[in-house]
Amino acid sequence: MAQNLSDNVCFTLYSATNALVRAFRPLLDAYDLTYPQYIVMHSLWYKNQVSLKALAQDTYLDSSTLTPIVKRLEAKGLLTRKISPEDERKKIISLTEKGVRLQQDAAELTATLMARSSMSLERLEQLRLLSLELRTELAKAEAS
Amino acid sequence: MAQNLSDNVCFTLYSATNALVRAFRPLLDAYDLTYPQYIVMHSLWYKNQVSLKALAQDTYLDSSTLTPIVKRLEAKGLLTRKISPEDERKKIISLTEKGVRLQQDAAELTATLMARSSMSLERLEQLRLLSLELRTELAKAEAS
DNA sequence: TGCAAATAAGTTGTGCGCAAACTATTTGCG
DNA sequence: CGCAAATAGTTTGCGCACAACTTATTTGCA
Repeated sequence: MAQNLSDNVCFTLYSATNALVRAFRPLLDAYDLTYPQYIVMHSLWYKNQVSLKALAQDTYLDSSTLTPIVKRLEAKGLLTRKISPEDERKKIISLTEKGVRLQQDAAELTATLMARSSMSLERLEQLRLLSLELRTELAKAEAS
Repeated sequence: MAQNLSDNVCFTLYSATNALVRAFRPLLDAYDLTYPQYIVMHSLWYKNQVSLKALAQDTYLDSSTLTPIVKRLEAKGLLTRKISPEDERKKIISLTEKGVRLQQDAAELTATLMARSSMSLERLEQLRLLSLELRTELAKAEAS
């Protein structure tokens, strides 16, 4: 017997994430960023001057996904990509002045959006922990 | 002060969903389905012979996303699309024999995957309810 | 009744997300 | 030391996800 879609964890997670990205869009438009681009900027605000590989690990995105995102951010003048002198296979990604400055304006967008959702901080924190647990478990299962 | 990405609900939700779709891929490959295609089949197993519009509402996907997905499922012989005689703007989507038969094999894939995650049913149910709540709240905020 | 507004579905263009394949370095081991 | 294996990043191809726009049909109201 098939169940209603929303009775299914996987589907609710999937559709909630789509709704989230959709809700972010108008907020991010003001900064000319997409949500994945915002994720990359966020990662760099926390830790700057990293290799693409390190950025991939932090964002859980594939390097083949990241390369074009990072190129677009470079085209917008938010970061630079320089070959590492120590290891010429690596590219070091560094925020520009403009990229650093963006943090002041844009870093609090998540808080803005979450406030608008009118969910309590406790429930959002529960959601964060459960998502984190699922991601970790699935990564474990994948490795084996 | 920028925080670590995984301290952020939005990001953990986003990366957990990517991990979920990634984990589904090898399971769904056996049935020649993508995860969004599986969602559409799931919806039809629950309620067959619906318009594209109704399918869009059930899956929370845009009609412009759904049209190509449904066309691919039609090409695989899993469903048909017929113009409604009552309202010629509508297309009625109906499972074929083959599409109905697929349910027996594929309907339990979610359970299979979730079992592999080794999260308790209680925590998965919490995650479902919180995702549902967020999706609902964001949809509300969007409408206003 | 006529016709503007609403509705259903499809098209186009852009940006992911990722598997698979490729190029260019570096590593490490026989 | 030499060279196969590993590693870092890019390219290609496909399928979403969705905004903006288009086409075709139906609705509703002046």
